[in-house]
Amino acid sequence: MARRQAPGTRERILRVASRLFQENGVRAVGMQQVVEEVGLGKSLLYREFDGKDDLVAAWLRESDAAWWAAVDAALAPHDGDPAGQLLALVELVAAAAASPGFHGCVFYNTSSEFRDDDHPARQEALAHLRRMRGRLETLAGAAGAAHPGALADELMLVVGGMYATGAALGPDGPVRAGVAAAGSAIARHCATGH
Amino acid sequence: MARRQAPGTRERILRVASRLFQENGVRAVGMQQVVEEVGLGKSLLYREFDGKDDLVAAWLRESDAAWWAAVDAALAPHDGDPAGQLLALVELVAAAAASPGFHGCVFYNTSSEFRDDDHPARQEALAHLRRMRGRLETLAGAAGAAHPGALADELMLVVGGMYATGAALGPDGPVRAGVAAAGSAIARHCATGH
DNA sequence: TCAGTCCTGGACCGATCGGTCCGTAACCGC
DNA sequence: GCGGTTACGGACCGATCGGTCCAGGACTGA
Repeated sequence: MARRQAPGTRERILRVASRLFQENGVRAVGMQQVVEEVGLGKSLLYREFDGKDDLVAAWLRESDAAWWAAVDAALAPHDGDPAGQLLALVELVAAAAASPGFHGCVFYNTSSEFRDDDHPARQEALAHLRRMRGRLETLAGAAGAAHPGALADELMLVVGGMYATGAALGPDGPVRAGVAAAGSAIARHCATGH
Repeated sequence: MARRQAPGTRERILRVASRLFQENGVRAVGMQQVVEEVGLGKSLLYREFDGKDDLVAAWLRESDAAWWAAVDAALAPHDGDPAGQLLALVELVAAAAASPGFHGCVFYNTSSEFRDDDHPARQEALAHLRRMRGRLETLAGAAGAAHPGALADELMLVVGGMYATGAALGPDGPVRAGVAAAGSAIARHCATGH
């Protein structure tokens, strides 16, 4: 009948777009640039995705899934030790924020690039950040924090701070203080007695 | 000889540009939109500024100056009490991050929009953030912190976290926990004895 | 009042944006 | 091998980007 559709096209596009968006920001990357670096024509891209907004949203969904997979891997060794898992999660963020070529958390960055609440990219980004806080609160509760929500908020502060300063001030900046600050917060909220 | 140049043109442009950049982000605002909202022609804008990059840099310089003026005003009541000034500075950030229509710290936002280290806007933004950390370290030293740099880093984390989460999660999110976390950090680092 | 000067608004420029569409050729069933 | 079908690359679209430039007129000095 006809030639067969090449497999893995969507994944290839997503991989290239992910790298470009991460390194340069979404608004700074044009669709033309994406297809050129993928080595495909535009029609392929627009068959796989409805438009740039859809591509960006798909990228964020994939990044979200990859993040939680990394979290699961980092938390597994501390199974049964929620306080240790809390610290391991912060350490995972610290490692990301201190890695070479880090340009900020893609979810915070993208939510700041698209301010319209109706924009799908913003919705995906904010949903991820809410999930992040939710996970922290769950772990905080399991760790026996007196006020799980308060501990989760404090850890979100540390995490957000590491992302922001890691991108702006480099890996030798405040990022180094993050894990210690988180440990102090966890200890303070989970102190047994009274 | 000729008609005189209308006074205050530069200031009017900067005020409009400041509002647009703050609300929408820099890349989302076109020069056409700026001149339309100012009600002037493009030639005026390009006589006052060398181009968009220059306009953005000038906006950041003005925002930087305005910020330090606000800091001075907030710290004045606590003259002679560096620890209190540290807390007042954090409270100033918390108030900004919780204010309605807050869309993130313009310096963090702009540094994430322009990743090229040679870009004047990025340079202005990063310079502001370094000044911010420097001010915190100076105050931390005056407050008798055992390790002023460490306290400054921890407070930068709280500040960056409040900016990030204030924009993404709203004023009722982790921002509320920021001042308490900062107070705890200050007390821990400035504990007298041992 | 008139001539001269230069401020001013907006038409205009090439480049690039996100997105559409068509000619070509690769591949299939027969 | 051949005809039909469909995947594909890239030419092309209008809109908008940052930036330039010019015709017109408002103001000044005499």
